[in-house]
Amino acid sequence: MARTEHALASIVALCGNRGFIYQGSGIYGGLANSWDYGPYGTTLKQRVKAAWWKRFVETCPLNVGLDAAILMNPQVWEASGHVEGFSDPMIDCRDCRTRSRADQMIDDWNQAEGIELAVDGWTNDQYLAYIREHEIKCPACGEQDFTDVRHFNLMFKTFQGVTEDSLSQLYLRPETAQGIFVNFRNVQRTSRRKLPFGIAQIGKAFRNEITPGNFIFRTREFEQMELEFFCEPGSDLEWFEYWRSFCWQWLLDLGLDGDNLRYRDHSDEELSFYSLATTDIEYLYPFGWGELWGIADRTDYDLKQHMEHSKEDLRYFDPEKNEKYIPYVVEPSLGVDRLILALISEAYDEELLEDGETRTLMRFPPALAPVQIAVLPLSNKLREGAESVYRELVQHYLCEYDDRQSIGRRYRRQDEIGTPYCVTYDFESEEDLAVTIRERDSMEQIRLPMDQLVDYFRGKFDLP
RNA sequence: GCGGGUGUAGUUCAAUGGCAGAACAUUAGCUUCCCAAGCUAAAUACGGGGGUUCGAUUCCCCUCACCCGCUCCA
Repeated sequence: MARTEHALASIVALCGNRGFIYQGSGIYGGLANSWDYGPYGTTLKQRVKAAWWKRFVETCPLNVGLDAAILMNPQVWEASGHVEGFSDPMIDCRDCRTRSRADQMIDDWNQAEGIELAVDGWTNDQYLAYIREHEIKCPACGEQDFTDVRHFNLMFKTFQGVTEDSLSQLYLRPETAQGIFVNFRNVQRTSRRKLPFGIAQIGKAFRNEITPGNFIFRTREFEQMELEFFCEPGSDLEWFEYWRSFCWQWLLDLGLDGDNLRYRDHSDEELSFYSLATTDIEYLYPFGWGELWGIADRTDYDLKQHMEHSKEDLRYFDPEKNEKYIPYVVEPSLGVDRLILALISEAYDEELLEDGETRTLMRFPPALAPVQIAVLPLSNKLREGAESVYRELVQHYLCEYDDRQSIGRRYRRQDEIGTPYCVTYDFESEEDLAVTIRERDSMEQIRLPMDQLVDYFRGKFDLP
């Protein structure tokens, strides 16, 4: 398909019109960049999450699951560095009112001047002092009249208890990972795991992004599927490679086209200070390449931080080596909503019809389709027989019964929501007790006795 | 958050300081109906709040949302 902004607009419209994803709080005029999943979208999302869980937990002997609380002791975020560091230093030009990131502005200026200097982690005053000292100009208007550098903390604040005092102030978690780290010892002890092993979790996270957008690509509330894989120091790069290809393979199995995927290794300058290596798996969205999956070697940074702040010993005792050490962590972290957008973009198709009109359709892989089989009576006089077919199939598969309007229109409607199979009950069915199965992609039709239907579809919708 | 633009049925578009209209979509009915057929009906909108006015969807202000820039990493 053509990967254009136009395609994104069509996808947003289709999602809204067909019950996949609505704008959040719509009847109140919406809420910026919030989106609600409708019936089909919810099912799609559940299938995707179930597929991930199956691949990364249920069928993966290396990993176990966890579901940690969104609200955590605020000290967690001090230890993790989020309270201090999870923010961008912003500076406003008083003259043209353009807001820029101070670190980026300095980076750009340094690059232009041929100066090599890492500016990560500076204080606000350091940024401002540097900008003044070197007389860096506003990239938009060229003036030098700036406000102070300010941090916009990207964590949502909330309160526990009835009084809104600072003692009871909490944060909504900006990532699910910390729930895993603080439970590392619990999980290791109770699951009696030896290194290496991983802890997987699916859950919501919240970031007060300055610039959300591109539909569900960047939202302030989002869902993550994260794995923290704990291993012996020194084996981390090996495992990093392992998960790198493991994740890639799963995306292919989900039905994403390898041509729309690429690895992007982070350069040394780009790497977080605690990370030894980071690779993104990027997807070619309608608006361009964007990060889908971040795979990072986080070393022992997180556990070490929590050890220091909590004064608890989080080291792992290696019974074979008879020594204690802090495990290294490899983190493949994926945004559910970004994956949904990738899958919808991949499935979205426009077809030119003979009469010159175009129609849109979704080609979801059968395993992910929110409706797997649609049962369609050729005429609404055939309701009774068709409904009994539906009632049997719906016990086994995701089914929909539709007798509204003409048969052609119903096929189109199912194509539009990505239904792979339509079962048509016609007048002959009353006599020969058989139905027609129409397959979306091949457009082939086969005639099958009704009592063989359930078996026919068995195995066709298994999660990858 | 800042600058620019835009807000009318579900969608795409009209018109108007004095009863808001169409197409497609939706719902109901007729039709032995296999890839958006036809006919007959019906329901549905001026994003929200305030102001000016006898009267505001139209003019003004605020607000909310969307689009385009300033983008970052799930």
